[in-house]
Amino acid sequence: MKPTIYDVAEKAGVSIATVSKVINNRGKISEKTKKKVFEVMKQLDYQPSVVASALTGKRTQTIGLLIPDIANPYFAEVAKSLEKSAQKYGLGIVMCSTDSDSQKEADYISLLLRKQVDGLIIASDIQNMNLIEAVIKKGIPIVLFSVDNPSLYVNVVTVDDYKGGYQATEHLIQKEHKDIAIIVEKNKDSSKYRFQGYMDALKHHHLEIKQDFIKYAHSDISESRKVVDELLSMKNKPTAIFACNDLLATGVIQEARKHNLHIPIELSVVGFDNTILAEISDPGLTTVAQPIEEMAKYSIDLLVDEIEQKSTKRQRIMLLPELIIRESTTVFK
Amino acid sequence: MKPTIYDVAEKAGVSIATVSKVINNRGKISEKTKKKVFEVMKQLDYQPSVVASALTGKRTQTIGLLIPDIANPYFAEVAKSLEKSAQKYGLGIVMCSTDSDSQKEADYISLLLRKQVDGLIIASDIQNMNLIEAVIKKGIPIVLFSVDNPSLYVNVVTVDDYKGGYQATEHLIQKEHKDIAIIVEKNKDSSKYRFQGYMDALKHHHLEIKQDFIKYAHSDISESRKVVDELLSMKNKPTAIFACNDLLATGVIQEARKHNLHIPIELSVVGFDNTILAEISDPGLTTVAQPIEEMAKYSIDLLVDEIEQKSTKRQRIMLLPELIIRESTTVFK
DNA sequence: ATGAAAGCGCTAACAG
DNA sequence: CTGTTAGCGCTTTCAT
Repeated sequence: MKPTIYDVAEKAGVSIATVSKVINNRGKISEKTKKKVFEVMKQLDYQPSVVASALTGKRTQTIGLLIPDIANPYFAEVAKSLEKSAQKYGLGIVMCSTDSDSQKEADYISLLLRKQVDGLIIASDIQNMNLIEAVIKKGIPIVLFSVDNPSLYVNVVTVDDYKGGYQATEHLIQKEHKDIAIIVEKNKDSSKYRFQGYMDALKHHHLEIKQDFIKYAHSDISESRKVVDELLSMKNKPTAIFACNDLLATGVIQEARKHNLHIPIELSVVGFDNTILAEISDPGLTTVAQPIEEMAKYSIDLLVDEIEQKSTKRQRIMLLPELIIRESTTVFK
Repeated sequence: MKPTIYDVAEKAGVSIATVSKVINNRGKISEKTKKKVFEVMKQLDYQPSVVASALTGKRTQTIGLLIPDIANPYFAEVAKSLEKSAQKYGLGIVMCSTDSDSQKEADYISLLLRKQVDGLIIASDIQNMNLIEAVIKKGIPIVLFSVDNPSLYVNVVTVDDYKGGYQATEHLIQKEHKDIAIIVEKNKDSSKYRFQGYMDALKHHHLEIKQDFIKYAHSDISESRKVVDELLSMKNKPTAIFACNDLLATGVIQEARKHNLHIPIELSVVGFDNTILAEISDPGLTTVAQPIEEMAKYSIDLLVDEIEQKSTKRQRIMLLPELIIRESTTVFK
């Protein structure tokens, strides 16, 4: 049998209360007994039970992570960074891919609640706001990662999507492009801000906004290729395309190749997120990078602070994106 | 406060034992009180505490997943499929990226043990065998996913890597290639079997095995490109390359482009794993697919059976890989 | 500085 | 069919 605190107490010749105290480093315990207890713990290979400890009101040392799809490279990267930060606190992460499905979202939230996770990181667009509000009401700390919802009083960590969209577009403008199209990801809040940045960049530089150049697609290669095909089939086709994420941008590159358009000479393209797709894409994809590691660190720190009730105030942290210039963009002549 | 079983019992006018029984559907309870109890549970929005239930010897409804790196598309896909199967059983998955680092592996295993996870799925090459043996000794069910270790008495689910390597190579041979190089992933057990399959395919078809055509690289684009550069710089260069995973294959495609070699006309390439990289690669990458979903299903089923002690025997399930033919391979003339 | 004892929320005999 | 009760392993007063 797994040794319990009783075994340790008995073998060390002290009470379980004492053992508990040395484990948690509480109260006054003489160096001598402390040493003795540690010794016995080692001998017995004793590991305190998180379960039992959680039952007495302590933490479960587990947090839940809600994401749409772990197989999406962006979210995989997010999960990885969050995990890295969480590990420093000895927190385990329960991964919950919702598929943006409200039933799965509900199921997972219910599971997490029954498990009494210490907190939640939500990185997927919320399907059912009532559910989240209920969680907040129960006092479970929450951090929204890269999603925002002004109506919720919670910690939020995002990248400045508006500025990212602006930067991407301005980069193309500086390369003397005037006919810049955009592919917006459907049903995605962050994409709206990126789009807004695109619009404003054009406006500020007094460039005409062409409705035909604004396309919408779900985050899917073939949908992307479809709208790119439309774009490239126009008599006055764009000389540059800003895709609101790297997957969409990959579709642009593929379709351009099919149309025998050289990238970046005949068509420049910018993506968003700086995922592995941007790296391995050929030519390398110019894209807007989110400081994911840093965002993850802030998220975990905020969550832990709230869990440990070190802070009662909620924060909204917005970090700056960074344009990563690769080979998919150049001056238009 | 969160309602407890006492609140439900009181409000329903029964004992907590009765409530417990209806929750777990045990013993004989009259339909009438059953109904009454369910009613009250709904009213109170009562959710049984997994923590308390786990303390009384039941399950924690959590399993641990050890993988090297969730940001690697193959493992992300694995995690996704496992999660999908686990969800059907109401199991949460704690994600543990070990980075193939033995310290992290040890830390995570210790955390999982303290959390009393119901079982473990190991999808990363084991760093410290003693640790795993200790886990087994404690009676924690384990399934090895896509890794094998003959010395352990545990459930194993893998793909037939040998056959996959054989198929990939034979596919190229059938396309009349005679000079087929291979890039083997370093420090990876599964890669050895794939390599073995390559060797045997060449032998069986009476093709010469050229030592110069056998290259090793870590799973990394630039390492791959480096060895491909060597290959393509040879006077008698290969007409086809089998890369032991899709990332390495992506490196092949990029470097071939740099050498102005047309794929597949001048160089055919085959990958392994059928990740998103193979899909988005341009041209589409012919690759060997692992039946990940099915493997995941078997893994979870085996694990659950062992957890519930339905079966005391361990199994080794080896599924067949499937060659997915895309545009990166063609007949050599 | 240390220990006795009362829970935490639930399960599982065992009685009735 | 339903209830009583003794834990599960740990934390936390409150005494000593």
